[in-house]
Amino acid sequence: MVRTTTKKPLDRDAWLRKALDVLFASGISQIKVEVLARKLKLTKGSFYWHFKNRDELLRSMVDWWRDQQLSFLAALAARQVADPAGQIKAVIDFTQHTEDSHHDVAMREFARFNKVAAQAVATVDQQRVDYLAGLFRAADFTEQEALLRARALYFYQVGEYTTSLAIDPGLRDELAERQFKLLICRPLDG
Amino acid sequence: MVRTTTKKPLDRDAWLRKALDVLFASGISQIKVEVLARKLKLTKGSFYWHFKNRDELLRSMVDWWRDQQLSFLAALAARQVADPAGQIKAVIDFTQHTEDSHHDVAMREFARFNKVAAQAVATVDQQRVDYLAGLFRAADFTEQEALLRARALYFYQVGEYTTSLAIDPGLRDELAERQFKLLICRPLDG
DNA sequence: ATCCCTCCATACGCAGGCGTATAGTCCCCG
DNA sequence: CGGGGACTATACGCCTGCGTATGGAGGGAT
Repeated sequence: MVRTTTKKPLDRDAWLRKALDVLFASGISQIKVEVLARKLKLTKGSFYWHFKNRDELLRSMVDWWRDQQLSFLAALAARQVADPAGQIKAVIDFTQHTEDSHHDVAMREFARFNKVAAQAVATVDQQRVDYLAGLFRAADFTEQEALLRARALYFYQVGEYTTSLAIDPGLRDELAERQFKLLICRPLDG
Repeated sequence: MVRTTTKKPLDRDAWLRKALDVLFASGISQIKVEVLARKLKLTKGSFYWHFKNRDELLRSMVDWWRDQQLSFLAALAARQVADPAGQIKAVIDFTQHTEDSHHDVAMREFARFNKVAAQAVATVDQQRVDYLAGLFRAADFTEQEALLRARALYFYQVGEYTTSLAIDPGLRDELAERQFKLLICRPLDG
């Protein structure tokens, strides 16, 4: 064997996972070495053995999130598109009932003053919209109309978790349904 | 006269304005007494004479922003609605070419872990959507369709400054135009 | 058994941030 | 001109956070 492999990153990952937990739950301002150490019942000595400094942890967090998002999207995009409209509907239903929008919020906050995080968020945003635009193109919309609808759909999802608009869950689902109809409708004029 | 009035808040406002500048430019994490003092070429002694503590400053900042947003919206809503579609278009054009979306981003970040700020953002969000929904109702949409379109429009704007999607300015304007057409189009079915 | 490598604890220095205490300056009012 | 209130500077104590230095503890290999 060339290397013993897969023993070293074991507890480094514990730090990384805990850091991501804290990021998603409490924001980037709570990513502090001492705080994480307390939560892990360890001390800084451990941290600075696994990581060069705090910034290396931040970069690792960004890498993890980006990779996970991109592989998820790659899996989606790899599937053959048989029923574009149905697939769009499926995306709406999926994001409507998932709760990892917290991750997005935290990453966007993180990205505001961190170039590495900003780059990752930009990449993920772009890929997501590209994927959605592909679905609308497959539904026979022109390039520009597909892009508009992809952005409209994506922005609607982003807006729902970014803003603080209280709404009845039933009404929310109803609006999602109507929004779908609006997005697949053909413009009345050319 | 019951009070001498309007001399005391003079330099208190200097602190407040500078704090808002820093908030909008550098985020809530940079709102630190010493930092502001340096920028104002003053010392903490001044700050703690005008404010009880840092939290009182934060509350004042929230109050200022909420009041300013609500009075702006009140002025808008007070105008008579003659041409709903035109007014919707005007809103799109306005927000498309204004640059105080930075304020919103900063306030949303602020609001994430501050109840006072969260309440203010929630109120402003609600009022904005209410206003937009009113325009769509005036354009003869049903209550629910008006709400959907108001949210879609608002979320589109929020999404544009929340996400990191690079786009050519010309294309961006073009899409705004097409989005307007999409939002005022009637659903094909009932 | 011993040596070494991995991993962690402890202790330290340094910086910056909050809030307080206290003394000083300026200016208006009498 | 003298006093007092409004405002500011200085100095301090305390805490928290980053990063380093150093001394272990434990386990596998020879």
